[in-house]
Amino acid sequence: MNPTDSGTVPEKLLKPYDPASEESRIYEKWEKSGYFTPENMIKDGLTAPEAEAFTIVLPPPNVTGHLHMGHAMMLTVQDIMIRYKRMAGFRTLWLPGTDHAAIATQSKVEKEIQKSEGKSRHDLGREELLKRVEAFAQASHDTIVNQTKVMGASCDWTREAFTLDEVRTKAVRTVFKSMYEDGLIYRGNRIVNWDPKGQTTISDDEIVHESRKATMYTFTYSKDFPIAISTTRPETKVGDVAVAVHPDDTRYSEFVGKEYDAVFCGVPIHIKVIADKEVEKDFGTGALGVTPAHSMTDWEMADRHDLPRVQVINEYAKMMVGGENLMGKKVTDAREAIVAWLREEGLMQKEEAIDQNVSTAERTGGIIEPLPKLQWFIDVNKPIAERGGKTLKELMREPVANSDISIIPDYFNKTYFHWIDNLRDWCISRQIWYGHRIPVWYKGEEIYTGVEAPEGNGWVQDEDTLDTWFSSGLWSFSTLGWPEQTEDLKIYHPTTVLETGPDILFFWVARMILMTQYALGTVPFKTIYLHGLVRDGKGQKMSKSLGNAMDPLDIAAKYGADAGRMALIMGTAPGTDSRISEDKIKGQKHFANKLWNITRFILTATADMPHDAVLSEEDTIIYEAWRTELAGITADLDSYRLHIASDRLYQYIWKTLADDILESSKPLLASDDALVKASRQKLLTVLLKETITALHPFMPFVTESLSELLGEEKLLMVTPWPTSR
RNA sequence: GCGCUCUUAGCUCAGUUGGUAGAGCAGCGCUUUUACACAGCGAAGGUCGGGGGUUCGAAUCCCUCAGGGCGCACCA
Repeated sequence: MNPTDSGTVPEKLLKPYDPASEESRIYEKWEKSGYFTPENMIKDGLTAPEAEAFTIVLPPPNVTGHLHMGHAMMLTVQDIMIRYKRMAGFRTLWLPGTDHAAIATQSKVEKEIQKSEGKSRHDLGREELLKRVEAFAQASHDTIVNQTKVMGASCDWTREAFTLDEVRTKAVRTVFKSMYEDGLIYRGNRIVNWDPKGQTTISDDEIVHESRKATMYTFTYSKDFPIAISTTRPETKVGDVAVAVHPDDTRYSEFVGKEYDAVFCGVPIHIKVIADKEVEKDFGTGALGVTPAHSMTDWEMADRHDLPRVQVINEYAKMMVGGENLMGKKVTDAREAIVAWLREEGLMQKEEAIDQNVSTAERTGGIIEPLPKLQWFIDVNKPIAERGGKTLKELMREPVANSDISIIPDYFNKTYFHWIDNLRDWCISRQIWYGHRIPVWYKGEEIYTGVEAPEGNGWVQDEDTLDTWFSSGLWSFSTLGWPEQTEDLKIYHPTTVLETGPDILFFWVARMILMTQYALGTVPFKTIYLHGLVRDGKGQKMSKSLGNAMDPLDIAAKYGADAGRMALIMGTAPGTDSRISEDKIKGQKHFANKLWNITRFILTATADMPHDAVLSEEDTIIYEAWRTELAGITADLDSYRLHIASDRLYQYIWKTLADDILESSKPLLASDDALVKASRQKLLTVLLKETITALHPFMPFVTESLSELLGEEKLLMVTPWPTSR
């Protein structure tokens, strides 16, 4: 036997595997089949009509550019789950879409316009800016969809959704109206996180704490004032209304309740000494200057002690009180002016360098200025009658606590609870233009909220837009057509798995639980699978600025999407960060080639296999060993241990099948005993077929190509999973 | 400060419920009349971060120490 010149082997197989020439053709074939749509599977008898649903709604990538390796990880994990379940007979839906990502997208476009045209959003105006942002979003969307297809993702494109399209807008407005009527959404003048750079409020979760060097100043307001206070922000002290000490602090107890007038750097202030248990005796002087308008803690303290709230800093982080030395100055300049004044007056007692955490805005990097503003909030502590008197906080906590939702890996439960327990009301209004406009209209004293604009003249819609996570929070059900009671909603909701990164556990996952529990009274999904961060070969975070970012498109072009997928998934446990290097991907390209050569060998060796070939006793043992391994792999897949399942397949195919079975087959195939030879031919044929079938969810392209070369007419993608026969 | 997590072969990491350790890559030796050099065969390499405990038995469970990573946080 000389396999290389056998006429039975397709030309293509005689050369090394070339993913570039196969992958796009294969994807088109899948897409054309229509089988990404579960209803088509049922129509053609490939899925039973009564089959259990398996649903994943794709975490919608932001339309801010293109996909990176983190997205590639997400797509790989989900596609493996989806392809496996589709083959295993489930009514499998993977619903794709994109996110308008309000603030991220707008600030990106604003930056580009500023750079290329030197214009701000206010120069362009709301309408023109929105036009530009929408054009950018469309282009991004197209790039993203293309990249997703290159990765092999078997999404049902007929159901594609966008967080800002018509159906989703209706869902957003419906939920808003309902929450407003339930008193869960309220408009209030409260202290918020103001980003002076982005000129908008942001939520607590959009704050990033940065460690900086700062100076802690210790001083008194005036010569007559009896208590010294410490602060890193002397400029806010012109807005002080009280000094708070701990109730048990005997050093100051004689002053509690007394009130003082002072002129602080030219600004008259009135200070009341109060006792509050939030004050730490051991910090600084043990006395805290209370600035209700510019500190979250102090705002709450003002609630407790009925203190006035004097705003002294405006939206541009500039002073709004004082004489020439302060009025209109930036806060940093005002700080210097006040420090100078304190020294001059001999009021300064101590200046020491400290490390301090500064709150900055995640998107713009602006230093957060806490300000009192009239904004929209979601009340997380108000009992909801229709939900058994439970609060949103409770509705978010319960399903995870009682395992209606399980998180993989499960130690994230603790992180989740920790976040919920510290949760405050969610500020949902933003002063940006791109996004869902708040569905509230005003006319004089009248206020209207609804899905459609009110009838009649004189109504003016709220200028603000909603936090982008408000619409993302509805994603599990808005994508299925809610608020209409659609068939899709009945069949596919609650969805089965939510697969995403732990970085958006609070931003998004928790909000989805909140919104779904509120609007539908169910969980949005049963399992949360969290993947880790994809780092480069040296363990650094991939980023454009570091120049170490990999483009999934480049990887696919160079090594094949299959190789990229396997490299991402093999050995990467859920929740843990992974490192990916070109070497690792190259290794998987070699694996694809290995499959190619295994197939060449087997095709050639079995060309003259008799139709009535049966497995000998010895070969049955080998086959049963594979079936045992396959059962283990199937169990791993069912428990979402994809990293183990892929590793086992890799090992079985390369070590057991190629190195052991193929090698030991060579003498048997040359045997004079026709039964021995036929048995071995049968064994090889069956093992090849079943291993590439089992590998298909992981490496869909090369396995589908090989299936073609084996003469299969049916798509491997819709071939039943080998254990289900 | 509170919480979570990690520390396993030179490097990167697996290791489902406790049963005395595995892979990939790198490296070493050999192999080029071979399905595949994008390969094969072989050898080598770890007291599973330190210490203590529970157990017949611990990489795995508990305590503690050391060092990384992450999350949360109103230390003014």
